[in-house]
Amino acid sequence: MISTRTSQPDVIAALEDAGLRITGQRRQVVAAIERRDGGFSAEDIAGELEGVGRATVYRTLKLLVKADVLCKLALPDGTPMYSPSRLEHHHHSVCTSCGAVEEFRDTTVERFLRSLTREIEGEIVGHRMEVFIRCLSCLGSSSS
Amino acid sequence: MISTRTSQPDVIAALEDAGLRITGQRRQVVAAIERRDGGFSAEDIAGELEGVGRATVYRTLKLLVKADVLCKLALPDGTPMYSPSRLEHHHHSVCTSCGAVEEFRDTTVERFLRSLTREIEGEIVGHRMEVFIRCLSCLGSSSS
DNA sequence: CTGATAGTTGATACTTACTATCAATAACTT
DNA sequence: AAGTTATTGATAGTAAGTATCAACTATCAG
Repeated sequence: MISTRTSQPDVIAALEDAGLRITGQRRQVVAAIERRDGGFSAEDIAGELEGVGRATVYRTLKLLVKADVLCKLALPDGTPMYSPSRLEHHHHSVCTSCGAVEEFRDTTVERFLRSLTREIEGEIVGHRMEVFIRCLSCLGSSSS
Repeated sequence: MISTRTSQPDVIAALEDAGLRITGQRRQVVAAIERRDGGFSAEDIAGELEGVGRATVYRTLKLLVKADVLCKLALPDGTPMYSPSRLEHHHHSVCTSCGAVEEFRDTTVERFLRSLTREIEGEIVGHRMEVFIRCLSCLGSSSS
């Protein structure tokens, strides 16, 4: 069974544990991302939360990414997208038509990275992997 | 033996084949990226080529990426980096300290993608993968 | 509960990495 | 050589943030 995470109180607790203050604005941003499922932009959140300043939204998203409860990914052209993170260690598939994001766990990439450890000179400190797809509903409703 | 590509005349020929005009500016941009080896930014090139307009540099880099002779990658924070592409199908390791870029071919990722085809609903249309490292010289000269 | 203290906020201005516009220019075509 | 059409570059604009800093407020110590 796959472990899921990221219920709102947990996120708040994680921020507390990191020695950060629990402000109304941070609660609002956390609540806003909990409500979302696919990908979204920082401006989406900033627009939705009229009462929270843009700078605070960006700062909070950055905190949440660092706290590992939010993923920052990118479309093929580099446009950034955020997506709530619910699986422990995972990667993403992003539909290039509608922006739907799915998480998937994988072990193949982990195996791959272990084998790279032998090939690459230097120390591996991280990686990024995104798979771009056309999701079923976009395939279905497409003209081509 | 691994096939290498991207000698200057080839790139120019590729642009011609695509029905594009060979202008002095495009030659200059191609020459500039040929001279480089690690990662660089569009502004690096624009700064180096005083005689070529910024817009043209950006446009040409985009063409070269589409022509598959240049890769656009990103640092962990999303900052874009360009790197000349010399291997047929490859991924990159990027040193997060000095920005050095290495290309490596891989088959594991390809295998991984094939297995994903069975797991993922929808059609895989692309992927992005970057491995972030600390290269040997940065490890050597580091305080930590 | 009451300050004190130090982390947070938000308005604003700035930065980076581009993209759109459009008149002027230069490559290919014949 | 002339015409056609892609390309260029100056400029202005956009997207996604980040820096600044005075005002604010969570949290702690008493």
